[in-house]
Amino acid sequence: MVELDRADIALLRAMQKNNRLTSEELAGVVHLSPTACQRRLRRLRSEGVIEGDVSIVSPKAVGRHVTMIVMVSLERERADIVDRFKAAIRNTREVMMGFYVTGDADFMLVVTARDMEDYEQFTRRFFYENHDIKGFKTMVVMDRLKASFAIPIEA
Amino acid sequence: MVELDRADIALLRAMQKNNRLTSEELAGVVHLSPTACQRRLRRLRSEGVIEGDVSIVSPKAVGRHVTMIVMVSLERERADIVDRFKAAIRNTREVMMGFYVTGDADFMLVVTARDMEDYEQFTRRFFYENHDIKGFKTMVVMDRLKASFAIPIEA
DNA sequence: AGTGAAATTTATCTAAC
DNA sequence: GTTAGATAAATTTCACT
Repeated sequence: MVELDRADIALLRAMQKNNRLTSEELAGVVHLSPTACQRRLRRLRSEGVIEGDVSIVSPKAVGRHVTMIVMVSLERERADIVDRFKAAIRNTREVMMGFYVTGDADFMLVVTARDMEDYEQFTRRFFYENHDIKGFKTMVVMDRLKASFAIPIEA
Repeated sequence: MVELDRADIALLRAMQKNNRLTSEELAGVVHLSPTACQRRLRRLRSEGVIEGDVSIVSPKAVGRHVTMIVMVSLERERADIVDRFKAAIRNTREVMMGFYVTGDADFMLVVTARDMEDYEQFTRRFFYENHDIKGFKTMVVMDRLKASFAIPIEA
């Protein structure tokens, strides 16, 4: 774990909300010079504290009108089966997020689809044709309250 | 829904991966001039197709070593109770994501914590002291496979 | 070490077409 | 939609604490 001082934390907090701020704007927030802000950001990126910088696209605006939470159980929790399913997740664009978990299910997926029919087709392709899968349970997302990757950062 | 042509889609795809590309780099990707790329991005932002631009911070790098998926059931699914819980989600930094869902549970949360003890304390504060909550089920995340907001964007 | 100021390089914005 | 010039920002250099 990397050492982070107050300025780093202030920078990360700001950049998690909006990474298009100029270094001058950032300087105002963290009370350092623009140059210092840029240097710190470069360091944070090279050290992997900042993993990436992305635009957040509205699913609805690009025609993905439904989002599902899917809990998936595998037939057996054998390493090769788990790895195969992980690969399937990575290669499937409809799966926006995938978590390998302990507990009632083996995987939690967030899946987007154009509509319900589209989701139906997806389940046929992705679940029913996969013999490693014991079962899955779908929950329809009615409201996305937080879908940011904002992580609480403390001093 | 906004009309998007091939260039818009190419722009969105690129910006979902990396929004720090210069307009010249983008121009190379979408085969337009840098100015055209900037104009399109400005439009996509003003129309809300691009909801925001953020840095992705590594949870581990900032000391959040554990991630949990929590399925929450409310005592009653009454509008005011649901709204109150939505507000609680929004105001709670540990909750990285929150979805209001249909099905077995009422909410699905992604929660980060420094460690298990920290998560314990969180559950006490957030769940046990809240009388609107019937129950919750925690799944420990062993592997984050996809935790991006990359949405499949099609022509 | 890490900081800040000024000069340089680079990118973005504002036209004009 | 493009190209070119003006504006603004990021980067580098360097002196300082």
